[in-house]
Amino acid sequence: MVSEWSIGRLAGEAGVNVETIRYYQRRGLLAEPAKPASGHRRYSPQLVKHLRFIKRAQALGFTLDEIASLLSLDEAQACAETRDMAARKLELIRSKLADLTAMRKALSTLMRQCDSTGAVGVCPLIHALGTD
Amino acid sequence: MVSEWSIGRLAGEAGVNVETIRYYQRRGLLAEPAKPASGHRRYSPQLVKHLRFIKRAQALGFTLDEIASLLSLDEAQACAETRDMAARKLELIRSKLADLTAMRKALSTLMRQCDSTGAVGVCPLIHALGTD
DNA sequence: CTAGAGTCCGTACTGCGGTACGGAGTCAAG
DNA sequence: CTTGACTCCGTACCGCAGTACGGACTCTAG
Repeated sequence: MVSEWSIGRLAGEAGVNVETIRYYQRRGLLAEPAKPASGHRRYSPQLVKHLRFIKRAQALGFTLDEIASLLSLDEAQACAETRDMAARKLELIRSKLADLTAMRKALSTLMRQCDSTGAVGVCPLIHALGTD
Repeated sequence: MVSEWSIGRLAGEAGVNVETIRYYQRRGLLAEPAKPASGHRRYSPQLVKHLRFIKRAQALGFTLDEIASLLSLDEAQACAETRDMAARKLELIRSKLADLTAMRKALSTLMRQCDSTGAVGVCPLIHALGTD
């Protein structure tokens, strides 16, 4: 009922593992509250937002290192640089999309070859991978 | 000048690292030629094709374990099962494409918000990640 | 014949993002 | 006041696909 949570509570509310929180602290993504002489640390409910921020940024394709930068850019109020990071990430996503699209095309072409030949013995799909 | 190559030559011709070949042998993706009593193994130039097969399959998104299956399906002449594997992989690729597309959309929306506000202080991009 | 390049082999390390483990200490409900 | 759950902390391990390392050996060109 206190306004400060245990690490387990925070983890539960944020939907992450306790170990993940400790890991983020080690990585410098999350401040570690001072430890009360002898006892357990208490966490502000605010930190749930912080954790969700991390999770959303991850969902957008940022690595934890990048998210750490993002967070420090936020503190430094450096919007332009943040935008640059986002732009670079967007380019990366676009290029991954291109790669995957090529993969999809190649694979579905191979499968169509597979379907069109009533192949006995030699699989056209395997064959196509083996020659070229 | 012999028709059998050293591991280094094979690696060079196939464009992979010597260590990669040894790694594939350990993984069972590549047969290891018998070792001549005391001396260095010799490799058939044919194996270049084998390595290229592996590399092409990787480029299509197959893991090394899956490629091992692919290879054994080839030997077993099991075209239908190969086609099934390809179909499953294709589905996976499609779903990754959907994820990436969503990421691209979300990120470019955020960037547009960033551009439209002459933001001073609070970065709309960071802000959008932090709330919601 | 000899120097230097290449091979052999086992093991350890890389990056990424965590998860698991184990022993000791601490907190809270009954 | 006890007991069981939780926390603390360091370290080890996961998957994936390799790469790196190091000592001993062997091959080959000059």
